[in-house]
Amino acid sequence: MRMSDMIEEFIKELFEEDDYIEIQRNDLAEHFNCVPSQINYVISTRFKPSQGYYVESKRGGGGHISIRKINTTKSNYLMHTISSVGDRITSQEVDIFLSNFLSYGVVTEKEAKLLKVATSDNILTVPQNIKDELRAKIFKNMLINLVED
Amino acid sequence: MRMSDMIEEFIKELFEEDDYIEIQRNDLAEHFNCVPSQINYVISTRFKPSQGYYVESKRGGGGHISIRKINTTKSNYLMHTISSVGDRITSQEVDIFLSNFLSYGVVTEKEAKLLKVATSDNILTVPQNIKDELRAKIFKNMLINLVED
DNA sequence: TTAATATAGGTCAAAGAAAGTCAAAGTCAA
DNA sequence: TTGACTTTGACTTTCTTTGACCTATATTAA
Repeated sequence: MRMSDMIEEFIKELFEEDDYIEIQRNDLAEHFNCVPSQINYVISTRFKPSQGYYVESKRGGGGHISIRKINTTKSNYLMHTISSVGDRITSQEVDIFLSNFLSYGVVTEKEAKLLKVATSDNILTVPQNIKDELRAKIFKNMLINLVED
Repeated sequence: MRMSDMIEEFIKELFEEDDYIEIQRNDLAEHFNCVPSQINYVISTRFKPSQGYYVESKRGGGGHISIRKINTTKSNYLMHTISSVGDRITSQEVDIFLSNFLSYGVVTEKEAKLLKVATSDNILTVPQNIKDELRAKIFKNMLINLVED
């Protein structure tokens, strides 16, 4: 197993206690018997904002690196979408949402497929006037279930 | 016997333990005394998705190639379900299917949730007489999309 | 109250470690 | 003897590790 992976794992274990942790770069490096900048490498590749972490640090005596686990942007993104969808939505609009979801990595390919199928025009064999309404309901409720806690 | 066939056989033996394996390209090449790219050849010709395998890899230090064997019985199970569902299905029947799916591990928790929500009674706000019909359509079509190729 | 020193952490690029690509050359059966 | 499949190797891309040098903050001596 890679050094980086072990360090990553170690840090992630710290989050089991709390979603805010503080580490000492040099101590950690010593603990893993690596150069201090290795820690920076791990943090910059594994604890990016896009991965739901917010990092700060302080130099000098008593310095440290603090990492906060952000209430995953993924959930926020989905929640935001849910509240932005009104009472009705067209199949085309769903497609746009889905392609955004995929490019932001908030859903998997499979989940996107499921969302698409369950809201697709030719599956929803109901009168035109209620189709978009039904679609909105299904879509939003499915999204709610994709939001992680 | 061809080199490629021997390598293929070797890899397939690894799957007797588990349906997820990780190999080191260079090590394997050395073991078979061939060039590393030979391994790529074997993987790309013998472990294609269409043959039921899913391949990922990572470069750099500690890099590796991982192969997951897709459980075809899983697909069969889903296909069987799809064809056994008639033109209409109740919410209760869906629940039974879902709990079976989960206990056989053919869908993930998340997927099961999506299936349930998309076919749930209070989301499908359409007249009773077409509700079960619509549900069957949605359900079957979603399942089709869970079948892996 | 400065100035010097000690204590942290940050940056960046080079070296190292794997894996990927692609096309040329080889093999072999129809 | 041609066409499909295999083998080989030079070159590329990606990810990780390491170390030299830089910057910020705290503490202590003058």
